[in-house]
Amino acid sequence: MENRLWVLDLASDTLEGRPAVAIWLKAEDGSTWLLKKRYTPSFYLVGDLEKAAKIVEAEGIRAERCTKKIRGSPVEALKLYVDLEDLDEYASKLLKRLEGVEAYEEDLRLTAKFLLETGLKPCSWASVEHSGFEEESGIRVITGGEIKALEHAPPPRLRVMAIDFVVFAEKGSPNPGRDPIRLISLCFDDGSEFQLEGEEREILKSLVSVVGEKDPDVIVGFGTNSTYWSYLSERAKKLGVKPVLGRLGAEPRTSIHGHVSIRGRLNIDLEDMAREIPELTVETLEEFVGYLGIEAKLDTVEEYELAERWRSDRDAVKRYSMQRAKAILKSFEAVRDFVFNLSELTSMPADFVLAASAGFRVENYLMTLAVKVGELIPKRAEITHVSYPGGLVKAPKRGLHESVAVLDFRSMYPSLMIKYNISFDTLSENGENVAPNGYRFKAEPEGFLPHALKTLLKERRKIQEKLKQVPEDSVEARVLDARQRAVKIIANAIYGYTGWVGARWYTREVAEATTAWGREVISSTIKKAEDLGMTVIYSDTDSVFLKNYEGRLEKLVEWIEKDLGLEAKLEKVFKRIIFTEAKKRYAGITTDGKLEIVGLEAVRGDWSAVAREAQRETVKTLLETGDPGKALAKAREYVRKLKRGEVELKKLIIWRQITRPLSEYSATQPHITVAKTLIKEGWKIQPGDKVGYIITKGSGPLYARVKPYFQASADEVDWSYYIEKQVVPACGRVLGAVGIKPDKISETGESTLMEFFG
DNA sequence: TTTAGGCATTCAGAATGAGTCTT
DNA sequence: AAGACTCATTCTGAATGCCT
Repeated sequence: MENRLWVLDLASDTLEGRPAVAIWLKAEDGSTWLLKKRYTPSFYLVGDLEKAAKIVEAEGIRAERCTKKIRGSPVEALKLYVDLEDLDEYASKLLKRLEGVEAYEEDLRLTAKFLLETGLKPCSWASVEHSGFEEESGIRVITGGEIKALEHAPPPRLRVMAIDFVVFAEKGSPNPGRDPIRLISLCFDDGSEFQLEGEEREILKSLVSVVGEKDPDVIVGFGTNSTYWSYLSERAKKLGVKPVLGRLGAEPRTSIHGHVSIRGRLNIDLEDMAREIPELTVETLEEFVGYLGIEAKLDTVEEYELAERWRSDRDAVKRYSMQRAKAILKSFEAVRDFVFNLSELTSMPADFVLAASAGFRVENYLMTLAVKVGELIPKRAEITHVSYPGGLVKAPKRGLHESVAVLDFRSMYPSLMIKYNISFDTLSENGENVAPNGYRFKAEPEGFLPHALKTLLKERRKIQEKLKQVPEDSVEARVLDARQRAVKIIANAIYGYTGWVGARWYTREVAEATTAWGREVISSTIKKAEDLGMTVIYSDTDSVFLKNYEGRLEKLVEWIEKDLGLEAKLEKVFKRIIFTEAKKRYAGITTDGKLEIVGLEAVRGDWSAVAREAQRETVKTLLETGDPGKALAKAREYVRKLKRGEVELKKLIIWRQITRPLSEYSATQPHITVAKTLIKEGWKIQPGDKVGYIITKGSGPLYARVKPYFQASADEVDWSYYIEKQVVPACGRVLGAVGIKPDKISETGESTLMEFFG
């Protein structure tokens, strides 16, 4: 029999005490399949192989001689098939008995090795050949059989469940040893909803039965990996309930590094995704939903007020929790194609790929390619990183400019890597391509990284071609667009990957040569632009900001194409743009009237909302009217409001991230003292958390007069701090560029509350 | 289980220096 | 007259979050 099935997830397993893989699959008709298949992993030995061959022969290990590559150079290798799940231990014992021999790929996990070797991809279609299945709890279990990858196609219909938990403590963070789960909201893609409340044991039992009955393929939540699954497990243990949420009676299991596995289902935590979106300053569900542009009503109940609201207005909490579940479901629908495509591209299971960082995604993709071209996969080396020069940034010309064109190189680093064949396997003392910093790369044969980049580029073009052929807004179009975004993300991260010490293929020379060529390209472009009669008012890494560009820009673009062999694109034109003396900070309005603020306080999450808003309004007025006086008036408005104390407390909160365990800080800082206060009050604060505080009146350093934002009241706010250290500097930066001194801003003809009341 | 380097900015705390008082 | 002390200013390093 043969079935066309979609690979949902996979795990390592055993059959008759020997290693096997368990592959969970979905059919178009919605049926769930499990393929259990024996799998013998393998690894390679390189070096003096004679003795090694004898030893393994004596041990009855299957071995084959083969030719592989290490950094592009051919090597003789011995491939050993060993029927153990953990090859690491076997390999290290073997190596102790040998000299001049190195092992490769013994450190890869069983499922990863299986995927790499068979070319099978998660979240893709496969054909499964088998002699029949046994039905077990509604799952069609095949033991043995063959599985082969098929052409790419949209996924089958999957059953999706969104989940939201309500847990809280009277004071501080909830503690699973003490505080029960109060409520669970569930929401399915078939429209059904469940809200489980009451006695905690019943809540958990209902959860298990609903999950069992509805049998979702995907469980999606927000904060589930980091918090809720382990919380649930601990509560369940305490109450003597088995949290059977996985298929075939499995409980959630913490797999490596913070990710939780739920057997037979995809456990997706959107918080993992939110964390890597740089546009989000606070990674809440609210922000995430807003970023995705999803219409979802959320009547937010904040964590610190949960306990109180649960008593006084329980319906509000219940409503919010269900709104969250619905928003989570909607968000997943919006990102699922992207997630599945990223999973397929990198060969990492979907729930895993979201939890993985950019470096590991790139690496996994490169590993799939390495197997194809016979390049052995090296291990991570423990080395100290030496940093190297990066992109070139030209100091801007200060002040207000009219009509400025921005020219961007398209994928500069990837293009340079392709153009000069920059790669770890082409790096050579006698290479023909000589980087400005002296590193040399062979022009031929094509290097591994350029090959990877070209493959991705080709793939992207293919997708874009296909995109033109399918109707806009169709399922195919959506899936294809998600796929081309996934491809782009991987391609753009390859340069950075080569300069990452944690990388298996870390090669500083590659990263260094790439940026060196990049600097050469941008400086010659600046020079050419000037020769053509344009004024370069600013430039950063791969972009130039040009004045007097009419009739000259085309010539520059042509020169870039012909002489540099690269592509550049007119990105946008600013009607007006303002630069302070600082690099990486400016604001402008484009020809289509869009206000763009870059790097300035207005777009920084560590400034109070009042300062951000004041600066945004000030710069907007300045750019729209071109009149510094009007802009100054705008800034003064905000100062006046603060002097009167007429600004909402919410707008005074300053958020900062905790980046490490508190004990590792050497400097005393406001957000650290606030974090310490909160911990004393029972809150759990971990690296990655953001702490919000407000500056209150008093004497001494700032850190001695900050309060957690939800504990500060209007009468204790240090309004003058917000004037002098927030609004005036932020607006002053902008106004300073047009010659207005910052002290003009606070001259509003009004005295402060402080002056009135002492 | 942190893709890279470049950059501005704030705050704490040390270093520096001027001015004043004490012995 | 030398040293002790205070207060303000300047400098440096830690820390964060942005840009490409």
